[in-house]
Amino acid sequence: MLQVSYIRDNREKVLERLAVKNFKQPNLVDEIIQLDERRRLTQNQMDGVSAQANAAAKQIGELMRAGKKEEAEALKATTGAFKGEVQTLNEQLSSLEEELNQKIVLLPNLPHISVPQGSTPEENEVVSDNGSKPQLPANALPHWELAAKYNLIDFELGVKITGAGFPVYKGKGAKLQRALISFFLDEAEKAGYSEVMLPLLVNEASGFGTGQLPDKEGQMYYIGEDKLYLIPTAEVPITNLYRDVILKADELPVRNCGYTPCFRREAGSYGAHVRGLNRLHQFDKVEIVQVVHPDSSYDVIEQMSEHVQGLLQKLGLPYRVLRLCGGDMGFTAALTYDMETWSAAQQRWLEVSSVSNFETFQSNRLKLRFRNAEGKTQLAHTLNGSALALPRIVATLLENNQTEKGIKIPEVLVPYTKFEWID
RNA sequence: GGAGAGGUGUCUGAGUGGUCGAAAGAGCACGCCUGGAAAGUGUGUAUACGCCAAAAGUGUAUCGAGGGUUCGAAUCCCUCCCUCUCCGCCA
Repeated sequence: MLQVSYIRDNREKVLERLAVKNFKQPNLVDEIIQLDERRRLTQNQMDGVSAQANAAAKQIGELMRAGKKEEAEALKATTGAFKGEVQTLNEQLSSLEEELNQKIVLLPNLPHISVPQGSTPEENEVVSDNGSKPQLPANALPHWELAAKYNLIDFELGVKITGAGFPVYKGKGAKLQRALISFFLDEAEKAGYSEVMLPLLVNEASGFGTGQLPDKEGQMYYIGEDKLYLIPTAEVPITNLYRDVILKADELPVRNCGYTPCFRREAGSYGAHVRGLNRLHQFDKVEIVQVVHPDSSYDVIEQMSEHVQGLLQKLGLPYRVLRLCGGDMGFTAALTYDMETWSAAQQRWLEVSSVSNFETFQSNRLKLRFRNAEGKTQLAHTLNGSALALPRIVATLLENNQTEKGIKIPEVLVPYTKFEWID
């Protein structure tokens, strides 16, 4: 959520930046500015009347104590008008605030200056392209066939007990999941992130805090009876740990990592691109989150990007880094890097991580502040990234490492899997 | 799920209709004291939104949340949320 005061003071810049995101309703900005003006005017009036009413009430109290009953009664008679006036103004103020709030949550975050203009994934900027694409033999199999061949993942069983998009991992397939989770958590810990284990269901306030609500409720599973949402990512519970918090300056940066399953309804996509592990309703992910001083967030996003790249390098997976263009970026982000691994058997790139700087967009909703050098409260910057999401890592790992004698496990994982081959 | 008790500032905790944004203590910050520290001592110590060019200042709101009664609510009433104790259930 953008700050009203910022919009008020930077109308032109806001419009210019929104255009990079291809925002469709630029007139919303002026509506917000006007609503804000009316809001301030109304509050000013109401405060004035309240001040008079308070002064009168105080005086009545003093008269009562002094025993001057008649004078008190006489004053009482004059205060009736205030009450009605305050009530009217208060109703106006509430409805203005509500209207303002409804509109301001429709504005996406402003993209950083480095974000390229564009509206489709093809217009994302390739920042780096590391690792050579492996040449697989002509009879190389896609991961869903490898998963079946080596009895690692049973998609049909998942359909039976739950539905499509809920795979069952078996044997070495299950162990590989566990190994990757432990490996990612250990690496995050080494990089200074402290681990948290979190609820998988969150309330509405948390969904609002990180920006999933009110916009994207259709993408989350919802338990209506208890008004709880299944988390689409650990970003939601981790970042919301700091909702309504004022941090001391020396508590920054906050670094947390956490493993959780993630649940996404992802309605309405079918075909080869969602085959196998490519797109699931439930998947596992290790997430890294930072809360930082606004001056450092763009350095920190580079660090986080490097951390994620380090994981891919250690796993020996070819990958590239994209800087998302305005149109392909999420609603809440100011800058996003996507990391994609090359799936040799499918001959396409698979997104395995997304690292974003949200600047104050989330912290404004979360009321996540810190006390700055002047001792004043200031919104912190939040960032997060997947480090990493498992399914597509597993997909590329299986595909790229297939050999005639089986699938070779990357060396860094062997201490975790305790086997070197899937065969 | 049933019965009872309770939710006050960073914390403990007073406060049952007016002088209460809120006693007192602790903590924290700064100063004095000290060779240095402790002790002692003094001062300060919530957030948001307005007004003001801004600082200073000042107005309003906030004592779990939302409504109500009243000239006036932390205090009385209603609804909801949460915590604790006991019972029930249970990995």
